[in-house]
Amino acid sequence: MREKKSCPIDKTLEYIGKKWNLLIIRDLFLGKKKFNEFLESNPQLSNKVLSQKLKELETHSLIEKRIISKTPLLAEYYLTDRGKALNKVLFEIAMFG
Amino acid sequence: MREKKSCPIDKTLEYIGKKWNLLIIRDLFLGKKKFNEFLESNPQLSNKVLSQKLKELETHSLIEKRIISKTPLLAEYYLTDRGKALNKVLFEIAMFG
DNA sequence: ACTTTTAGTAACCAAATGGTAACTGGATGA
DNA sequence: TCATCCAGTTACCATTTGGTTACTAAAAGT
Repeated sequence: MREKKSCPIDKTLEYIGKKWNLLIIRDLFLGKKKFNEFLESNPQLSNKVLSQKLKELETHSLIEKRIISKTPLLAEYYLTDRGKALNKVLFEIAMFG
Repeated sequence: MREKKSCPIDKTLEYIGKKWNLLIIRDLFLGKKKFNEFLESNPQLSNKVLSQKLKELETHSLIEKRIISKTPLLAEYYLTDRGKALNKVLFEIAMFG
């Protein structure tokens, strides 16, 4: 009974099962794109943790970062197609709540 | 120590967004009931953390504990109706993975 | 010349989380 | 008598995570 890494639930939770990740993705679905927008909509989230989370989501190809201008540095984040595929998960989570 | 949230996603993630919680619920859907069964199907999960998680899930009325015998202590865990309502969430997570 | 702006990073420290091993209970079996 | 069973709990300690503040760049605004 040791399916170890073959369970798709295990795998998915490695991407989205951590604190803040789904909330950032929710914000992206709501049209938010900028670093400060994420900070503002999640008062308990610190800049340090946000930047870690954004990197993590980017690494997993759920979001994509676009540099708009270099100075002042302006970046925007967007969901990838893979990230957009999470809408059903988010929908069911919202339905449950 | 988060304040009460109006967003249903926030609220749901307080129940299921933490490590192991959804995996235990998945095990319950797969018919597992006993403490040691959960430990066996999640090799990285320690007895200490498992008992914390079971309490947490019970507190949130997602699972129910039934004492089968006192000595040797034998307990079984079952999903409540509320817990069973998570099947759609789990399904979408599995679909994504 | 100085401040403001945005998206971070670095250093330092505090808090939360997690692992391990020993221990609990009383009925049962050797 | 004594170990064994299961489902935990407890103490101790290590690891992980998180918060705060200060700092960066380079251009635009005053």
